[in-house]
Formats: sequence, C-alpha cells, structure tokens
Amino acid sequence: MPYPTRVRPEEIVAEARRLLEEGGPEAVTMRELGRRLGVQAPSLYFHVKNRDALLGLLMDQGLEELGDILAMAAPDSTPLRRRLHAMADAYELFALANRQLFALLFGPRPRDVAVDEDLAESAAAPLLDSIRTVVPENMVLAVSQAAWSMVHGHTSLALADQFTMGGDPAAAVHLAIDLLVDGLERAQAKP
Amino acid sequence: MPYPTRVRPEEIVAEARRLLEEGGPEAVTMRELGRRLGVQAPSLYFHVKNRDALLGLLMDQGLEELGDILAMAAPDSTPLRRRLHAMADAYELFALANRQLFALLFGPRPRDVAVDEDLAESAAAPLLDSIRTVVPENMVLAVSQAAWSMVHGHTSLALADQFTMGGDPAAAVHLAIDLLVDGLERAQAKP
DNA sequence: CCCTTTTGCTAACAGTGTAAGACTTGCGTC
DNA sequence: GACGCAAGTCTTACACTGTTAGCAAAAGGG
Repeated sequence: MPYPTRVRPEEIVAEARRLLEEGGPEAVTMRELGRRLGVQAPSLYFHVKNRDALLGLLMDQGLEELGDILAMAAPDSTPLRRRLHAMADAYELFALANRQLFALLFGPRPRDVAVDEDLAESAAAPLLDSIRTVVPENMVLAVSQAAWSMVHGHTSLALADQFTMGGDPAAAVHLAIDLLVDGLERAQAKP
Repeated sequence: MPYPTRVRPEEIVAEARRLLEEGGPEAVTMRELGRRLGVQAPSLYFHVKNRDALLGLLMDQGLEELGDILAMAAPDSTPLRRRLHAMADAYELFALANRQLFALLFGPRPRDVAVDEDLAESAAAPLLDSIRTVVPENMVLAVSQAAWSMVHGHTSLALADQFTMGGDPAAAVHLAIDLLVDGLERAQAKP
C-alpha cells in the first residue's frame, strides 16, 4: 500500500446512496461526494470508473437487497395467498425506504448502465418458486409476470403519489392478489 | 408586438418533447433547445419560467393525451372485459410511443414540478366510469386502483425491459384482467 | 538511499441553468 | 415624421457539473 488510502469503494457507494435518497440522481455529484468523504472529486475516479458506473453499483446493491427481502418475506411453507401478500408488502416497504433507488432500478435505463443479469434473476426467483407450487409449469411465467406487474404497478404508483383520490390502495393490491389466487385455484380444481 | 417574436411557447414545448424522447430528460438542455429554435438560450426564459416548468408543461401535455387516448380506447357500450383489454393496450401503446415522457409522468416527482390535478383526474375518469358499470359504488375506487396497478405495472416493467425471461407479458396482463373481471362478476352474482 | 507504485492534489476544459443588463425593433402617440 | 415605450432578443457572466492531464506526496522493496 504505497499511499495511505483515504477512502474505500464501499464508503463511496454508501455515501452515494445517501446522496441519492436525499436529493435524487441529480444530487449525487462527484464533487459533493468527495466533499463528504474528505477527498477531492477527481480522486474518486481511482476507485470508481465514473459516475454512471457508480450508479450501476448502487443498482446492483439495491437489486441484491430486494432479492433478499423478497426471499425472506415469508417461509416457503406459507400458503400462496399469504405469501404473495407478504411479498407485496415487502416489495412496497423496500420501495418506500429506497424511493430513489427503486426508481433508478425500474426507470428507463440510463444509456450505458447495465445491471447484473444474474442478480435480476435471483431477485425474481422467490416469486417464481412460490407460484410454481400452485400452477402448472407452462403457466408459471405468465402468472408470475401478472403478479409482479400488479405489485410493481401499485408500488410505483404509490411512490409517485398517484393515488390522490383516496381509498386504500394497499387493500386494493391485496384484493387483486386474492382475485388472482382464487382464479388460479378454481382453474386448477376444475379441469 | 414591439419586437418580432422569433419563437412561440408551443414550438418550445414541441421541440423540448422531441429532445426528451431522443435522449431522455438530460438531453433537453436550454442551449440545445435554443440552438434548434434559432434563438439563444436565455431568450427562452421569456416564454417559459425555467427548465423545470418546461418539463411540467410536457407532463401536462402527456397527461392530457393519455386521458384522451384512454377515453377513446373503446366505446362506452363495450363489455367491461374487452374494454379493459382495449384500455390496457392503449396505455401500453402510449407508453411505448412516449417512453421518456411516460417515465417522467410516473417517476419520482422532480422537486417543484407539479402536474395539474384536474388533468390527472380527467385522465383517470374513463377507467372509473367503466368499472362503475359493474361494481357497487363503494368498491369502484379499490377495483379501479387494482386494475390500474396491474396495467401500469406491466407497462412500466415492459418499458424498463424487465421481462427478460421471455414468455408473453402482454398475454399475462390480459389474463390478469380476465381473472379480475371473473372475480368481480362472480362476487356480483352470488350475494 | 533511491525508486516504484499508489493515491492524492490542483488546474483545466467543455458543458450546464440562469440572472443582469444592454440592444433592437415595431407600435401608439404627438 | 419623430419620440418614447415595451416586448423580445442578445451578450456576458457566475456558479455549478463530469472528467482528463499532470504533478506531488507517501509508503514499501531493492
């Protein structure tokens, strides 16, 4: 270590994340980041390729956390309906606690920023697995996508303050999940 | 007209929208806007309060268009199921044709940019009206929010290229809508 | 003791939004 | 016709951004 490192990559990512949540993507500037870490902006380029790559790291981190949270939302043995409720709640909770990061994850990809595909896949795994317990294999994907769409739609609309007309949007998602599960169980029972 | 106006507000908005779709919000810069309109950047401030206000105008315009498109997606007399399908398709079509604008509309509100509330309400009206024909008044809001969440979720996930595992996401939404409508009709028939 | 490698620094460039103030231009009035 | 007024544009400027180039310092190995 020929020179005493004054800042480590994890610190950069952590501080960047704080900046992101405080003021959105525009607030994570290299100079402010350096200021908070006690370092000049150009020095950061020694630990991080550039700003876009830094945002990419944030996204990877977020995706991993989301995957973990969903995996732990409810034990495998939980009945589908309640498990989906739990996962929906966890999804929304994560989004609320990480508004900007969530928006970054699911917004329009900034040009060159690519997320790790394996990470995305493993984040989706818990949902696929729980659907698989109740639906024939050839419908797993479609049903999972439908469920994900529902939960994600509700979450991102709630995040954008689009439910201005009142009501109880959270209850609406649970209702939608119930209808979905009912439909699946009926379809499975009949033929 | 003491001085020959060289650029009109509508032109500014139109050109800004072009820039937005071409390169995302970061690409709509006052200088490039002026360049394309044959005017210096500071002159734009005579017609538009500032950049954020300009983005707000874009959002208003987008919201109005979306409302119109939804209202025209299917005649009032169309059966609920097909009408929801039509509205879902129209929603997605709009989003695909206006990716950046759509993301702006439903992303995290940039600080001071506020959209016209009446506009938002009238955009939502077609959905509420069609739901109302099939569901008791006290459930209209919840069911509408559920349906909107579903469609919006699918659309914004599709827009973000999140359906990387294949399948037929569009069919998944239609399936989800069918399940929703089935559930409602059954709930209405029984008690 | 010097030399290399790592990491920091400063200075700089091209770009951004926007405020201040000067300049043009056409109309309404004398 | 001359004059002034006011709308619209211009130039200039400031503070900010990401990023590169080149230089300085610090620690370990020979």
